Amino acid sequence: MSTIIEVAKRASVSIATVSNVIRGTRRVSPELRTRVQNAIRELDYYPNAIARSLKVKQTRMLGLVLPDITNPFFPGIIRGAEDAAFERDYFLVAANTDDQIGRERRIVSALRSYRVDGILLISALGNDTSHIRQTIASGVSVVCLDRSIPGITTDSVFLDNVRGGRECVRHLIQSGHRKIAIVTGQLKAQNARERLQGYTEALGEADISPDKSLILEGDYRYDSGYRLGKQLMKSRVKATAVFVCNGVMTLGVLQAFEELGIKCPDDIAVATFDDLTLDNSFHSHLTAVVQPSYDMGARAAAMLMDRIEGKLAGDPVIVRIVPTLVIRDSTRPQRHLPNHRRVGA
Amino acid sequence: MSTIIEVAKRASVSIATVSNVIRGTRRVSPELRTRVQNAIRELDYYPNAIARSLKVKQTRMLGLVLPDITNPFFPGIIRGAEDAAFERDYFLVAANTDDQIGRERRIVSALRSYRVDGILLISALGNDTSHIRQTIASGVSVVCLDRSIPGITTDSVFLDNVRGGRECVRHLIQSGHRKIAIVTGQLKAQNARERLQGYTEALGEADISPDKSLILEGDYRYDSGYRLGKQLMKSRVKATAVFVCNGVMTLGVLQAFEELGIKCPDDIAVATFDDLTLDNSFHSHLTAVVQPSYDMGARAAAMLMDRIEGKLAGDPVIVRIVPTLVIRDSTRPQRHLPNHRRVGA
DNA sequence: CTTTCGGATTTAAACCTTTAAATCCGACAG
DNA sequence: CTGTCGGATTTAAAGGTTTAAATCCGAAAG
Repeated sequence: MSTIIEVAKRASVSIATVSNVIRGTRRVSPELRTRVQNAIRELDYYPNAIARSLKVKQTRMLGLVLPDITNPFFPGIIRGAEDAAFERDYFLVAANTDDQIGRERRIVSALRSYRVDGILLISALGNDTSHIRQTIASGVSVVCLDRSIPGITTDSVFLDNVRGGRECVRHLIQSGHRKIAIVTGQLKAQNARERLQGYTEALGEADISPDKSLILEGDYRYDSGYRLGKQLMKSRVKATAVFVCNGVMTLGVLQAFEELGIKCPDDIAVATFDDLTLDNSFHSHLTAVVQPSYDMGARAAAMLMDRIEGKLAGDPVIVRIVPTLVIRDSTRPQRHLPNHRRVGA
Repeated sequence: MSTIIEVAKRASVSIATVSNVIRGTRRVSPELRTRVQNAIRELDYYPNAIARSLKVKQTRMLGLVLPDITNPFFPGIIRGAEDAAFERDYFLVAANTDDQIGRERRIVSALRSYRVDGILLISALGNDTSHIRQTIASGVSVVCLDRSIPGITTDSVFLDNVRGGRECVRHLIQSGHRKIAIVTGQLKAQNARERLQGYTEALGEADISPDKSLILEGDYRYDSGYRLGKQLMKSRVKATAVFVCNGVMTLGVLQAFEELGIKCPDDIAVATFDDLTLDNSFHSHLTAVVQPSYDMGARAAAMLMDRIEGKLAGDPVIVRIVPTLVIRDSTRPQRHLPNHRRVGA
């Protein structure tokens, strides 16, 4: 792999001149310019970004730390972030934590060694946040995405979870439900607590007193949805609707229902967080609080790059994204419910 | 951000000694070792991987070039690759091409500048492969994954597509179908041609002469599935089964069927490539040729790292992964078919 | 007491750029 | 003809590591 020096030799100019034609830093006469360009082509020369980074102290790489790319909620986010980055000539270095704080530490420390210009962080849940605190303190820009980190204030892009939960449950109530169950994520995660809060608020507005046995704490994973779906149907208290706080758990719940021979929405209405939809079509029967994941990713990446480049200065900015409630068949009014009314989609 | 020099000063040792304790390159006396370790901790020092890479000429970064992370087939692959990489202390730099050769060129050239140690390539389809050829020629290890590149032989991990297609169509035939349609990917893609070949072979075995009007060329995207699904049902020739060559197109086909009021499997049997299943449960009714995507990713990454580290030398190795046919409800024998028999799952 | 040996430690060059500062050179003014 | 000016080009230092080679030092051998 050839170097700038070889290019310079072949073009009979100085290294500096080569650098100048590559980066356009200074004018160079047309003839030297073409000599250099020819040499570059002939040698199949690719500027060494490593050497450059060492000198200019920036890598144009962004770290992306996320729980698990295999969870269908994340690819959209990633894609949004990547497109935003690519457009501004940054690259993404991604790694999965599986929500294990230990892995997160290891990944973050590797990213710091790599000297990424900034980090996009969908944090693993956990109390030990010292590595993040230190990273920020050391001057690396960090933007939190989707999940907040207890005790840390930094640029962030979150969904308005309270609102999402509230609107969804309001809709269920308007459809005539009063026994509404909720399957939450781990309540140590703030977004899980917020969705629950939305649920509680909506019930409060309708003077429905919350029933402890209808609040089921899962962990955002398939298995917990499955387990809690079964549990729910075996409970004494009969729910007529269930609000599941993320997509994969909903799949679990639906599977449980199917095995029990329970039909949605006739036996029970189901609403979910996250859209399982591909191209807005399949699963088109599920009422969902839809998060604009692509936009969230793009927005967060843009913020990060702005911060890195100094286009954004001053106090941390926290952006709250508003979700959309998409009403579909799975909450279609059930005939046997008392005061149901039609709700426009 | 402190440097090895500051650490050395604080510990009153030479730079070399610091380097030696960090990397364990040479023995250093216990006392110096602890002095150095303390200094590192006190200064919150992270070795500069950039500087190191410059010197040692390796970055421990792997490029991952893929069409679109948003296509549910890919996250599994990526995760497999990433886990394999992480385990051996490599990181992944990923970028989406959207199957545009122009983007692919740009990405590959950026990766070459970054001096990634190797590239995992799920190539965009296109005739212009010069950038790949050059990259390989320049000594960068490249492993092709899932898709071959016309005219280029390099380490690769592919699915045995012919076999997948053949077994799937055999199964349809055994279930009593003779009018079997196929929805393929772009036939300029080799894997699409191979799947079609499997289809043709299976028909041949059963002395069924292929009917041109039952071969529908799509492009592996949702819309084409939807369009061809409609087209299929409006065609004069009535198919009793359809084999769709990838997951997202199947979703399109199913959507088309739903809109036309056509029931699967009673009106038409459906088999698909790729599993849309999340945790082996949802969509559990679709008969599918399942690709072990995680393993494919892991295998390819391992090969790449072996090649980089010289553990694998000599001619390019091509691995063919065997898919599994999972038989489910969507191809359950239809009562009105003549010679159907039960097929064990 | 002087050598010799070997392990621990240090020195210094190299990796490939960028960029401030120095140099060069031709044109123009005096 | 000399001096000045300004733009084009070159020189050389710096960036943070690794590592071969050099040095140091104490112990063992003579």
